[in-house]
Amino acid sequence: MEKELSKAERTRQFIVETTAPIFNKKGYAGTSLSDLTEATGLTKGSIYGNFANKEEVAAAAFDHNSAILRKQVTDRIHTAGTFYEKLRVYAQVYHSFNRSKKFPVGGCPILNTAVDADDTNPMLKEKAANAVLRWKKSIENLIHGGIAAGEFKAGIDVNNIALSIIALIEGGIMIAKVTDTPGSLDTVLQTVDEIINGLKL
Amino acid sequence: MEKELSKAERTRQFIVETTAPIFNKKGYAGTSLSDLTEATGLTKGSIYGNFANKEEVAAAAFDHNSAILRKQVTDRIHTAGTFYEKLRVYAQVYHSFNRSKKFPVGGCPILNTAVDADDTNPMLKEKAANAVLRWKKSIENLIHGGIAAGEFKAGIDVNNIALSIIALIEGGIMIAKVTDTPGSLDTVLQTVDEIINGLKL
DNA sequence: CTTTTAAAATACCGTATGGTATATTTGCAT
DNA sequence: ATGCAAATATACCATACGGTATTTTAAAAG
Repeated sequence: MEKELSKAERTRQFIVETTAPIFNKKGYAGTSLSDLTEATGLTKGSIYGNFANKEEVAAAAFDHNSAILRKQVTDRIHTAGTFYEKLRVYAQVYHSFNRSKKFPVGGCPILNTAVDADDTNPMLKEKAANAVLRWKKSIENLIHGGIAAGEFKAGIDVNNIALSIIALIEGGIMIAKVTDTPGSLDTVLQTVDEIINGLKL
Repeated sequence: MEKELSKAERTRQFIVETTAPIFNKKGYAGTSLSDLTEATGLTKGSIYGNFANKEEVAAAAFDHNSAILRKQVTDRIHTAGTFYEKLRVYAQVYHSFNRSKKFPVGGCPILNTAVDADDTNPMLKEKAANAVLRWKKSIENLIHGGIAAGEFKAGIDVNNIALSIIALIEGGIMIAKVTDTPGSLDTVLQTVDEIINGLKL
């Protein structure tokens, strides 16, 4: 019952996996077609046989990078027992972002794509926006779940907490990367943990 | 005693002011020389008579954008009476960032340049890193001042507070811009205010 | 094993890129 | 007013860009 991948599907997958770190590091405008052919060892003909244009490759690369992240998160959330532990997963996943091979190369694709595309590429911008909004919804759902389960207190400003957690993580990544101090991210993640602790009854 | 600007100095200034919003919006790789000539109405010869290359224009543009921001902040900090009020200035300046003409067009230049350059352009990366570190130092100094003045309690994790405030603001800007919800930034800035309130004796 | 179909490589296209050498114009001091 | 230097424009350069039409190669079906 395992899905057999056609040649084209495998090549497409290979292109996406190989070029996703490049788009994540260099951005859309900064990544050239020769970057893609060099990294894959393929020719332009092959790439344009599988994608309509550069934008489509970038879109698939973003989806790939955020899928890596999403899998990490959902896996850990499912094994976590309490809503408190589930909420802490985001901070945990981003904690080891520079060490783990399970974190996209080049940093957080949401941050990178949001900043890269917000004034230049509507379709990439929308993808990044949707990723942020999904993330926010997911945090809000966990908080509501925790309230319903009697773990968290009532009267929480769910919107404010969700936005603040995301902002802390993404801002922390920016600081850590640009100043080459991975510890700065961990410091900011402490504040995330404190916020989550403050939700407890 | 007013400084007389030479023709070259005025042209240089004009180029920087005119192109700073473009670099801030499109990034270094995404901004072409024809973007610069179109916006200024000048020719390549004129631009290259005043700058060695594109990188130098981008560097001057970043300095210009962050100077706009820094002036807003320092002006308000000097008129604020208490360290509590001084600390709140950052949130205030960024609060009206989409409305005010005193805020760089295209969003926060520190965030934009940090994300744009951190994997591609060492000199722009360093400029963004220095801006972050200056900002952090400034917050830390205000907190220490507040402790010495008896406004704030002792035993504050100054490093953690400074990094968290910066992360919240920059992360909040990213969220607000990519999702087209300016209110999201204001929501995050509430958390910044709460953190500052928590410093009080 | 052969035929058909799909995928990849080659060769090509017009245009834009960052940058330079040279010519022309402008501002400024004498 | 004029001569000179500084500033700007013009013309040009090699290369890289994103993208396409066509040929060759490889895979899949009969």
